[in-house]
Amino acid sequence: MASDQTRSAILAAAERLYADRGFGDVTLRDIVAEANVNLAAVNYHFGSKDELIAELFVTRSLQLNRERLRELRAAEEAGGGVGDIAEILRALVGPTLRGCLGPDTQHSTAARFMIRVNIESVPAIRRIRNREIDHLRKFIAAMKRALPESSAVELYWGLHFALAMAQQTVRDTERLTKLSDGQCDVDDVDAVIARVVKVAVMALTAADSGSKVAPRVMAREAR
Amino acid sequence: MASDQTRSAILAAAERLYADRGFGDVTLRDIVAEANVNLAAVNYHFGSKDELIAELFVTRSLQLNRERLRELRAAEEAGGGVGDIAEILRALVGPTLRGCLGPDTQHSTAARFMIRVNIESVPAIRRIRNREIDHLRKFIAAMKRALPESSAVELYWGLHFALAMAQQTVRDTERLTKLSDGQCDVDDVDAVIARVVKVAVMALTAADSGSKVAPRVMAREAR
DNA sequence: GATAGTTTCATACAAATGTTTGAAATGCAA
DNA sequence: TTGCATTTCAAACATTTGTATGAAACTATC
Repeated sequence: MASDQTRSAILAAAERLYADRGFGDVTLRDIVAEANVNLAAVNYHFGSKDELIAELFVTRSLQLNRERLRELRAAEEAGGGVGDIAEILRALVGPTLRGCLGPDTQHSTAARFMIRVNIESVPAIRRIRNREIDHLRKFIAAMKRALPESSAVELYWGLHFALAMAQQTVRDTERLTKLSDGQCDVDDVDAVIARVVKVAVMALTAADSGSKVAPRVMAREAR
Repeated sequence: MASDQTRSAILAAAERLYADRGFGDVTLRDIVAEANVNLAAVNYHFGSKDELIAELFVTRSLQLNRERLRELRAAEEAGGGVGDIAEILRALVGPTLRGCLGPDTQHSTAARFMIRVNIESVPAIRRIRNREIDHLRKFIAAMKRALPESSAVELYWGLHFALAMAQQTVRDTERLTKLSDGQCDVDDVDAVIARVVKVAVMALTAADSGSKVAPRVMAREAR
């Protein structure tokens, strides 16, 4: 049989199980049982468990980054080289939120897997995540073009906060829903995206209006 | 010897090791070696490994919540029952950021432990975290008093975003620092707090100015 | 100072886990 | 078919892990 068949059966089974039960308590034996292949197949095809996880994450990660850049390019082309800041931020957080939120999330294994990645945090993935920085620099550059007056520091913080709001919404959907007794509709993905983008834009545009942040230095002793 | 001595030696050693190396690869044998006690002591005093972790987390968590509520009360008393929204949010995110950021963080075991809790995510802790909701409701109530015009939904989102920015800053300090080549000074805790609070306040006050969020429904197909 | 309760200790247990091995099976080219 | 490389398989390996046990040491009370 084509060796690819076993390989992709493992990948699919692993992603499904990780998505459902998290990285913590899914063993290789669980995976091979789900995939109907031999236990040794994982090490034969991937080398180790960590490399299997890494391949899963890298695949989905590249998909996400590709989509982000596609939307970023579209935003900048629409503006003739300089994108609207809201559209740039939408390109940054949109794919994540669209992928991980919404009512159809239950049906997409890839989405549930990426949510797991955001909730849990296994070393094998943390290592790879650091490469994401180069990717983010492209957004910083685009933001710089959109807001040439803004200082670099403000742009960094703006991007940081935008990602923070998006990722936390993915990670803590449950808490927000419980806290608000379901009043915060996380399934209306477009509304959530608009919300995050709006706040991020405010953070960026309010900052460059010269009003330096004024730290309250009331010297509250911490303990 | 007083049994408390062994108990607290275990707690201290465990917190130190978890803070330094994460929950993933610290075993009971590591802990008892560090604490200079017998292996069986952990199960004798705590019942199980998970209960040890839980006790560590609960202790620090209660400390954090106490501090938050203390500052919340101070904020509301200063305003004669109704606190300034910025001060309320500062009471929410201040303790977290002050505890987990700053140059002295390297020296505080408790701080590094709480950072770990934010970065990794072990089931024993996730279970407990859900109780945090009742605590957050007190902040929602205070925010409601400060901004009586705002709808509940806006308040929930505002609190959610405030926590998002604070926690992500704790969690991803390294990424922000690397991305900005050190230009974003995360060690200036007061400035970071001011930044987070400022954005959160903007998110809250801009929302209740009638401008409903306008979702872009350009029906981009997701795949 | 004997007794009862608590704490410590060395050691064993039992189960789970990722990985390796060497042979069998399979696919493919000459 | 023959030969060679790839792939599959069952079984074993080697640790590592949290937990349990029962005896010994210790503490405090009468």
